[in-house]
Amino acid sequence: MSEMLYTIKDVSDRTGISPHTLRFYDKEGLLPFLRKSPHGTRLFSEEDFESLFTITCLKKSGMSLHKIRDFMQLYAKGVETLPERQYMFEEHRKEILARMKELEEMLNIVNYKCWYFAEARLRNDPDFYKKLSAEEMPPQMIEFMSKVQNFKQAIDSGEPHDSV
Amino acid sequence: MSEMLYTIKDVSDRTGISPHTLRFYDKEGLLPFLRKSPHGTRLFSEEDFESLFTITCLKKSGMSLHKIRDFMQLYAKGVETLPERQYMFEEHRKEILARMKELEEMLNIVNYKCWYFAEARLRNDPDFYKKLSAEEMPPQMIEFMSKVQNFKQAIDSGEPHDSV
DNA sequence: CCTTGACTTAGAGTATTCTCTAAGGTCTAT
DNA sequence: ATAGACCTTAGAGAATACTCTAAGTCAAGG
Repeated sequence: MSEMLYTIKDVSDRTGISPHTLRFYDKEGLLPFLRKSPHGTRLFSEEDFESLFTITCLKKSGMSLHKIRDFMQLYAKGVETLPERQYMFEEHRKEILARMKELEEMLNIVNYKCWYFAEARLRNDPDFYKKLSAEEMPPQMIEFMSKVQNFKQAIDSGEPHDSV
Repeated sequence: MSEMLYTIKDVSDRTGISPHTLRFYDKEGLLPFLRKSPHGTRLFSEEDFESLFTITCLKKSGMSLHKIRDFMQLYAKGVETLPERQYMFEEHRKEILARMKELEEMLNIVNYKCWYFAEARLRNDPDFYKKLSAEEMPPQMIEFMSKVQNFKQAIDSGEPHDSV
């Protein structure tokens, strides 16, 4: 059985990555594994799909094309770059976890805001929250307010200006 | 007690948002609540910090400045836009949840890759995975391989080209 | 044979989110 | 009054990740 090779169009149809983008990735050095036909046509092998899959995963998880290129270049160099590649992935893993934590925090804020909008509509009063006693405030509101305080007092050594 | 007002520099020092960026946000319509002094100096009130906090949260959670502007414009219009603002936040909440789910999936892939690199170094063989029997493969590897298959066969009606 | 369509290259254009520069006005302290 | 720090505006430049255009090559189908 001869090796099956795919054209840029085949790959585009299968992966949903446009031929334009594939050529762009190639130009940027993200596809060092790529072979070319005698007249320069890009040829993708069965194995290359795994690399393309890895590229889309790294991208979706927030890695820049620049870093992805660095990784793919190491990959192309072979086994002796395994330690570097491992390090890159360990670091990237930490970044994903940090991003997930940040998103979770932001979700809390947005959840509070959703509650606020529902409540404000119910009462037909956007300022209702200012009139709540400490006992009436739900915990997420207290949390939100304390976060606003933190945000506002990052550096609190200077006196605010009086006036107008 | 007269109202306390803050200059762009004060706000920058407290929030870490550069004066440049604050002016840029103003120019783009993200700060419709802003007042100006007789000679045009931007003046921020105590309350405006909450709006700035909301802006940074929306940004960190992936909302575009364009959408944030739309939201702030609605906010400036007052109580009658509460339903629209509520809708925007409900939708944004869904987007955050979708993004979190995607990140979690990507984390699984990256976790698998971390395992792969550790194992490949241990065995000093980047191709060890090809030699594993079905029983020897950890579940995350089987999952990874099935995802690569899905990725590659998005549209599997066309025959691959033979050759070279 | 000629059209169609996929491929090639180099390079320009787009959207987003800043980031900086230039040119100039105003305020405060010495 | 003059320096220095702050403010204003308009607009250029940068990084990222495409996205498209132009100009041209090549091979297969009618």
